[in-house]
Amino acid sequence: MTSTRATLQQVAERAGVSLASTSRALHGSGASKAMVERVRAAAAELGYNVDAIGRSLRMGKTSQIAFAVADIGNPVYVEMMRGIHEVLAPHGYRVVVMTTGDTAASTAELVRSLSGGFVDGVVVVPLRTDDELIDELRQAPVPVVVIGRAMSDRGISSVSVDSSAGIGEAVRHVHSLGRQRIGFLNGPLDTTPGSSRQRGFDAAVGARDFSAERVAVEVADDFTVAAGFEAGRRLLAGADRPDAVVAANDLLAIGVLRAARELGLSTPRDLVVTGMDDTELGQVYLPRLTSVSLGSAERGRTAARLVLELADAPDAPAQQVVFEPELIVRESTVDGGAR
Amino acid sequence: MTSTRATLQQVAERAGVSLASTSRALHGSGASKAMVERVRAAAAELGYNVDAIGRSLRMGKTSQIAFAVADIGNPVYVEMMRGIHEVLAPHGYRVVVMTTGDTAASTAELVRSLSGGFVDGVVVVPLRTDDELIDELRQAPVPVVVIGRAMSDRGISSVSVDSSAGIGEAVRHVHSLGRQRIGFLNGPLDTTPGSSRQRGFDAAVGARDFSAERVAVEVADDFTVAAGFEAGRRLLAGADRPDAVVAANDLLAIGVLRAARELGLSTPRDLVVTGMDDTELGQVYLPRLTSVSLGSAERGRTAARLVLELADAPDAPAQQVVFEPELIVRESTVDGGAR
DNA sequence: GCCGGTGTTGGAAACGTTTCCAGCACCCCG
DNA sequence: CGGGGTGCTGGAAACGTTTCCAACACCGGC
Repeated sequence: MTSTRATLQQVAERAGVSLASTSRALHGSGASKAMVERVRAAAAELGYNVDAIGRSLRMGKTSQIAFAVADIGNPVYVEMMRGIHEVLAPHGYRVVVMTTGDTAASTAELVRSLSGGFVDGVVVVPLRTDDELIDELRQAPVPVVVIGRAMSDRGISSVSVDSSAGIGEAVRHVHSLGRQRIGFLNGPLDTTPGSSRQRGFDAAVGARDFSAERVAVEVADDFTVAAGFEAGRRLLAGADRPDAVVAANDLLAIGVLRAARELGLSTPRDLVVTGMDDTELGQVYLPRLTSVSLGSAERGRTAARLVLELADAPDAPAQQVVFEPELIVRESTVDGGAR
Repeated sequence: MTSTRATLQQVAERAGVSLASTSRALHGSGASKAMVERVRAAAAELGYNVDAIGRSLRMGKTSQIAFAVADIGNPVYVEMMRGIHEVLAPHGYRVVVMTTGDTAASTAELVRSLSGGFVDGVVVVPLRTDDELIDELRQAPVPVVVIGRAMSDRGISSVSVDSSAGIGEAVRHVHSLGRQRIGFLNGPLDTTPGSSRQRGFDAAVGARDFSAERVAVEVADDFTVAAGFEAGRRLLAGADRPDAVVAANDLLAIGVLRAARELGLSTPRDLVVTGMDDTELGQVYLPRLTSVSLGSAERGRTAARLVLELADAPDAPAQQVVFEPELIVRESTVDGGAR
């Protein structure tokens, strides 16, 4: 908190040269060796640092990218942010975290605020989507990359993963273990992940080579451990208790495991459970959680690369990247599963 | 990605009034009702949004605060960020995430980069500290609040918690359970948390009313589950195995629980374990982890408030806030402990 | 010896905003 | 009817930077 920062003008005066030459000597090209040396010396004496705002205004570029999610704190988003940060930092970009709120309207509102021009691009993870939001995304004044939902609208870049298929894999996995009473624990159906995972489950149990004694579906209020515990209790209550539960994400899966334990069920003997997202939490849980990896960090990295490309070449065409999910088997479905 | 954004000048022309009046009508005071209405209409037609950069340059204020940590992704930092975001967002501030790297030198380098002037203040969590860093913090061109270490230097604001005392509480807790062979699992000693927690342990076991058959200390390479598992194995090996382990954070504690399970030990019967930080991970773990809460979210909120104060009144005196730790007893030390 | 090219420099404009200041109209009071 | 105040408006400067453009010096080739 000392004095005020030195300006380029002051450096110029100290070096006894013009403002233009000073700028060129420090950051540009076309300055003589002598000039560069002289200006550098003056800058060093004054402890000069270029002002990011002044430069941004002149260059029309902020070197900032926004990452917009409903609620930072969800481990999946944190993973993504790490990936994004990892790619962006070496290019001199800073990451600004923004909170969208969990409705489509509040997300649209946030996207609108981007026209404040404080970022060069945005990676957004919409929890819920509607036409207004799509419109807003298409018309945003900066490059936008959407994570989490394949954009049918060709004008919007997206990085998604076929979570439907991932649920299918999980269902086939527990089925192949001989489980015949299969429960599906989903989160709110009006969210993007909720609806696609529901589709995946319905497709899997509707497949021709699939037969089960019983299929049950329960919907939790939220994608959290607490909600999973509550809904899990309902799912496991009653006479015809499932011997396998496929959960829509790791947090719900852990909620179910909690509920199962309270009922005195042993995992994986009495009940097998699968999660989705392959979070660190699941990896170290007891039992280690079988989970469908959606490659969160990798999606983050890819989204960051995309947004960089678009920021450099604003007229580049939008791209849709789709990843394949991967089932990772651990102790919650197979005794002594992979460590 | 459509056309270019409208500027204040364009709004002024459209409304047929001067630039000055336009600015006043939209954001300032001293404009007539008629003027406001007219300008608002023009702005709406053009979809005008004030440009953050232009405004920043003029006002000398960016409405951004940096949050600088070694590695975003650590659950404790995420908690803090939530707290910070929660306080800052309603005041119109954005949060910029920055990575310090884990050495004092790289942290100093980052603090230096703040003189780029792209933020109005910074909340920093230094993992390691040295004189150079302290100097840099004191001379930073924007308000700085340090989390995690009580700053003896009165010129630097800090929000800290007496983690030493927290370790003491944990030690007394397991001691009061009748445990006589006590192990301490710490992280790297040259870090700020590592050294203060070591001090706390040494003080607790050196206290007059303390007696134990055996005291053992093990140091893990890092504050992670994996490192805790490795070091935990060493700690639990050998003849005179501890019947209680106090760990320096939750991740290490979970590593120990893993190791214990592998040895066939039952918790809390054969071994009780305490963590520190009271992370969500520990709260839902099996067994639920007894942990010393350091109030991460609250520390984040307080730091955010401090930095706001300083940003408003740059000459306000630095403040040191110290929180008290709180032991939260759960299943990992007491059968059927609090849910 | 002149001309065109090359290399370097400084002046000035521009990015988009807010705010100081001067000017003007109007009203009220004496 | 004049004077002082009040309320509103527009011109212009300023924030810190980069870059266009013109000016100038110098060099080599004809």
